[in-house]
Amino acid sequence: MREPAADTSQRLLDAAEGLFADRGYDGVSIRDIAAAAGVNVAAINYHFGGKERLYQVILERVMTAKRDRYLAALRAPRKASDEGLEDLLRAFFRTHFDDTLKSERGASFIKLLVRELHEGSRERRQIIQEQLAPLWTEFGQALREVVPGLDEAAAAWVAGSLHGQLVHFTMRWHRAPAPLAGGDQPHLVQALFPPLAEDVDRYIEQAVAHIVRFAAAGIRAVAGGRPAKEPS
Amino acid sequence: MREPAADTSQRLLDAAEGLFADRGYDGVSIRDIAAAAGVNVAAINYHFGGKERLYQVILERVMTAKRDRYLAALRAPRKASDEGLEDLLRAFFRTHFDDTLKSERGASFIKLLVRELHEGSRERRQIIQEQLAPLWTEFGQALREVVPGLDEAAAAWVAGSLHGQLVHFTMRWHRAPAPLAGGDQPHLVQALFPPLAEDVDRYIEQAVAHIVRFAAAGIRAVAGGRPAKEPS
DNA sequence: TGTACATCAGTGAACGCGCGTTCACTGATGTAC
DNA sequence: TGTACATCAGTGAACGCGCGTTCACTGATGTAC
Repeated sequence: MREPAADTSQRLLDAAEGLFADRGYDGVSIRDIAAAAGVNVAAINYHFGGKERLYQVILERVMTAKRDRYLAALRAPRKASDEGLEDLLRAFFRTHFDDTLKSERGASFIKLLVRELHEGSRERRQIIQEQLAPLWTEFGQALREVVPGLDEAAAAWVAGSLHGQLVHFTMRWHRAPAPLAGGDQPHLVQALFPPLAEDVDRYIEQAVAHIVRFAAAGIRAVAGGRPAKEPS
Repeated sequence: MREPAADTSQRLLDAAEGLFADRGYDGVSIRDIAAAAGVNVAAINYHFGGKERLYQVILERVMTAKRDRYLAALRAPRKASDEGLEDLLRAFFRTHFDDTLKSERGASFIKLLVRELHEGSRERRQIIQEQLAPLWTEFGQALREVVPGLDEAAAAWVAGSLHGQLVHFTMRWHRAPAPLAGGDQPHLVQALFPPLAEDVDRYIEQAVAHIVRFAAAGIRAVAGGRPAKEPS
């Protein structure tokens, strides 16, 4: 009955990634992981030196993969048009929403990611930001190519504005179809700012359409417009 | 040596609020709380029926206070001007940043709030949203008064865009001046999209200026502009 | 080619700790008659 | 006005559980001579 089976550490990584994505670091015990991987609890310490270390290895593995997907989308040639900005935004946003809403694994992982970004230890945030930084840097450059008046500082603020919106609209969808426990009153459960939903694809369409129009105008204003007046 | 002392449950609430704000729900044990309040551990169960219940009472208490502060700012008369939208945005954003960046307690609590919003139990999110909903509803109305072409659905999407940006720029400041542990390499610690900082007040000025300009243009585009073209 | 030993992946059981909760109790303050 | 009892705020110690980690061990696979 001895399986050939991928080696233990690989099985641990795969099993743990799914569990961590679904339930978060604290929501998963090493006994859960060991059981899911079909190995002994002690194997986690043997191969990775502890739960935290295993988690960080997974975090890094997932982040580099994510970064590569996004960079590929950024670098894909876009047809030249007089709406270069809109096209760039659309390509980027669509990649993000597809990645975080349509893929099962990606959907689970984005929640974990947002949490780590907001309140993870410095070590964990470091891992995430090392992957995110080049991604947003490259996006900022693409942005500046396509809207000439945008200086570097402004591009950084714009990146912040975009990131904030992406996170919000992603999490808004994830919050919406919460599994109804028995005896619940679904009409009481009101997600934040109900941009309505129907199915994922329509939601993504709406979100992308809104955010492209909103952000394109915002970016052009930040790039070219006169500074907003301060109150007297 | 018997103090007159506020009654136990009040002391528990006050002590627990600070601890929860600083370290989160899981980061605080009921022994910590009892010690900080100077009472017996069993008092938490006696007065509140458990740790979770105590937490929810605090969450509700803080949220209603927050909602009231924001509503007051929204309702404060703004001088009539041809920049009604900008004025409205500025008043709202400034209130938010003052509340979450300048006040010690508010600064701690916003982290906890963001976490609960993203991954709290349904019960906890319910508490938060019951306070946030009227706030954003009223903001949406004010918005629509000041920019006539904006329909209700668009206003909801705009609210999402604004909320996302507020959260991002708030958390970005909180992440920045992370306490340096001994032996750390500060230059490695790079916060997300470094809109630079200096002191809180300057950061707030910059953030408000950016987001007002960016959002005002975005809102006007969403309200009046032609729909963005879909890719062929 | 054979033997002795070292290394390595992996195991099963136990350890120790911190946690939220519970239990039996105390002393002070109502309340009924 | 006095007495018996009930209620209440609050306590100290113990309980039971789940957790991550550690320990002593096994069996298979190199490696040296």
